[in-house]
Amino acid sequence: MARAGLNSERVVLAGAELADEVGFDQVTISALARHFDVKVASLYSHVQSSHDLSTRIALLALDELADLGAAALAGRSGKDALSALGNVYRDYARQHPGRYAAAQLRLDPETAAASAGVRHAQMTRAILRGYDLTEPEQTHAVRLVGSVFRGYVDLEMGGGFDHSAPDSQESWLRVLEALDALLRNWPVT
Amino acid sequence: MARAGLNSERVVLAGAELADEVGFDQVTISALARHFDVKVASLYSHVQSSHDLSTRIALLALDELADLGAAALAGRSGKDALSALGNVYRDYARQHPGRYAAAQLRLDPETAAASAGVRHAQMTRAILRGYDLTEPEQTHAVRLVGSVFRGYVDLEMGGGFDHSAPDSQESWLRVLEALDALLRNWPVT
DNA sequence: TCAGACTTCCTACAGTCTTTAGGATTTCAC
DNA sequence: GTGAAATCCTAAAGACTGTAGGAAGTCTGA
Repeated sequence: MARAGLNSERVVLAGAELADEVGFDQVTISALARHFDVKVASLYSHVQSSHDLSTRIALLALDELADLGAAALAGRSGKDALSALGNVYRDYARQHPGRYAAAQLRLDPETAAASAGVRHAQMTRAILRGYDLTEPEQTHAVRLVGSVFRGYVDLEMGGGFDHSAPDSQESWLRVLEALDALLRNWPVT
Repeated sequence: MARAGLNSERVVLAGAELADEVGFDQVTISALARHFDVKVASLYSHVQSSHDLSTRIALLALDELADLGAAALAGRSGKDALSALGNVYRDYARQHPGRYAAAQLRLDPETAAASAGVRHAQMTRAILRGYDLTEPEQTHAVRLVGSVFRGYVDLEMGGGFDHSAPDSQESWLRVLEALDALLRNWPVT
């Protein structure tokens, strides 16, 4: 019997691709086994469990997102940087909905600490260096910016902005402008 | 054999309670059958499918949230109203994490249109009547406010604000102040 | 080259959940 | 009370997870 030539990375990557096609919650070890034309039990040599598979896909997505973010931020500052990072998240969610969903998976603290999640926090903070904020206001602002990115993308992906007038792209640009203005005038009263 | 006295509402309510205890994704028809000490097949008289159960729990949560929001908004305006509605979402998520998760479930368009989701959009729009905004800026602002509420609560629930200095409550208050200032100075440049 | 040692993949099986079919029992309305 | 409807059941099939233990490739070193 010829071997399929599997390994952890290939399995996880296929899982990520499958997630983008059919949804993150539809990614099962069984489905991946079918994809590789291999028996289910075989995949347990490459992945510890279903939960382990989910976690690895999440880590892959966080990593990809952090790389894209870092690339987008290079050489930019101020509103330019703000928009660039926001667009990275939004575009990634549209192009890779399954991976984006995976990236929201709640990780246990140790895993999270070792993940690219840390880089994400640093990137948002880096943006704020273009504005004039000091602690603890900077942290409040980091949280606000993170909330807007996360919330807007989730709502848009969930279809929340579908059935009404100004289209989502327009609102997105306006939201970025508003956020930029807010940061420039921080601290607010 | 004595009957358990089940009906749709009781089953869905028990599902919502179970969701708060063990997580929305752990709510299964099997688990509910165990809870009512009834065979699994019996529940299919009250619920069409697992998906139907999830949807009904989501609708329940959306409804409860809309009622709480409406009550909180009564007699308030401006920043008062903004904070009140934001706190409704945030407090609900903390007190009923499973129900809150259910409320994020993506509904098919017809179900969504008939749900309390519509009231939620109206409430956010009602808040903006306390500020001086006209279309299409008002819609952009509605989307921004929704994004912040949704994003902040999700990140906080996901543990995103745990391991660093200013505590989340402090940031939340600051975020509400910032949002209020932003709306007062809208349109921004 | 070839004998371990290791890795990869398999069969077999047990446990859980979903869903349907069809039958029995309880309850309600007339 | 009797017939209809609602409630609950047994039975069974199909899907997914996970474990145990075995066979067949693959690699390494003498």
